[in-house]
Amino acid sequence: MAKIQAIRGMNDVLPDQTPVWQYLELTMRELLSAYAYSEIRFPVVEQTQLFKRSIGEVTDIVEKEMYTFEDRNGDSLSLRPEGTAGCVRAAEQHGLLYNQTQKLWYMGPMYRHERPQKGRYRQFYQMGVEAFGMPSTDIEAELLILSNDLWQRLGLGEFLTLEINNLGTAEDRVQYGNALRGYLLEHKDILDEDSQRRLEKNVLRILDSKNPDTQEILKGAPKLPDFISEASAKDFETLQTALKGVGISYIVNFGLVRGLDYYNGLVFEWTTDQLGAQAAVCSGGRYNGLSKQLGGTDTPGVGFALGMERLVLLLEELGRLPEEIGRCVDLYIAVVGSGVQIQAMKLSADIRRVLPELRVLTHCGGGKYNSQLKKAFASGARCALILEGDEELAEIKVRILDDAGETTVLGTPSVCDWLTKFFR
RNA sequence: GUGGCCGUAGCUCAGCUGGUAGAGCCCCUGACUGUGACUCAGGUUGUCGCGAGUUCAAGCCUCGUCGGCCACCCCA
Repeated sequence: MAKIQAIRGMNDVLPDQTPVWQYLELTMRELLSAYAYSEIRFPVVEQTQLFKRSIGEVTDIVEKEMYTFEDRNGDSLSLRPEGTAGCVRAAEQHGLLYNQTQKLWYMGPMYRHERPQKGRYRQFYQMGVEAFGMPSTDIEAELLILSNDLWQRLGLGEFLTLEINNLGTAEDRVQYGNALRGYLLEHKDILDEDSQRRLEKNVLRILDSKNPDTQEILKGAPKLPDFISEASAKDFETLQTALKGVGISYIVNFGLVRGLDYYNGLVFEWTTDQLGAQAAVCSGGRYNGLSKQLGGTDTPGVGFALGMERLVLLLEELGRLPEEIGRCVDLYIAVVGSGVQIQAMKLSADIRRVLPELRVLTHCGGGKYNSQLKKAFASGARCALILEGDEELAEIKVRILDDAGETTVLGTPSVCDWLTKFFR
């Protein structure tokens, strides 16, 4: 029988890695809490139509990367390829967008059928933040400050660069798209294949092209800033002033477009040069028309999502992890000989009652003195209690697990007192 | 989806021009030290990713397939 293995691009996170994830998740929860954002949870599966209407019918994500299937009723469902659509749907459906503002966040798996690569997987985890009901630049600034704060807390600040751009209003975008298309049509034969295909479907994406010839042509193309309405341009200025005011450095990149159709106004991207081709760690922008487009109220929205695997990779590769991160045991209880098993269980229970925070590992599975002590050291525990004997009640020895550790005999009643002092 | 490299014990890898599998680490047992050690003695582990083909014979050649890495692409 062939072994069954995990689906391609869907990873197991093993015990030696979960502490890193927990550290990242905890840091994020604390951050979001400190900014008074609320968590929202919504399903992994939605109607396919939701993603088609929000992300855009002709985007790569919808065209060739979604996990889409029919359920038993014949409805077309899809695994969520990103979080914003579901978040907007849920908020709208439950009246969260009616005459009020919301600051929300979510965390969870997303699914995209891409060819796996370092930092790119078919099931990957995102943490996303969405703010609704605020058309002003202050919330945009706050989101950038918040994300910047996260890099600081994780010790990754020096490895991340912020790029921003202004797409203008939806109307600005259409007008610019027309102008750009008109210009590029004159040079159609020189454009690379992808860009030719995008001419009709998604002109703005051509700005992202890495093809040198295409880039050369783009130098003479109409410029996005020339098509942006006055109010939108002014907002973009205001945001930049705010960023300067709080000391966040950034680069304005007029070619930054984003692959999802719902963006307008501000778009931004935090990138790193430490992860090879998967440079984008966090990105987002404003999407004012989205909730209306999904049939709901016309509520302004702005948000971002970050790739958690990419942050885990950064933390690991750059060694930006707290020292005690792998440690999950404080006290190791060695049980040598079958006579003291019950005594050991009672003792563990007593200790856990007196010191509820203490992480107590009671040895199971037998083994002689030597190997148990070895495991005690390997566990990362700070000290070990040793129960040894063939009788039901043994004296208890304590061994402090450092280089010069001594073994001391403790009387049974004093164990908890001793531990309380030792662990403070 | 396209291209390149790769896939041998739990881990890191070796395996000569094809001849029926090895090392180190880890783990376990015993001896010696009242003891995480050292040293010594011994022990467990693999359908060589999977399937087919060529051959008297394949881990080593051919094809397919699955998986990994990297780039393109895409994006978080």
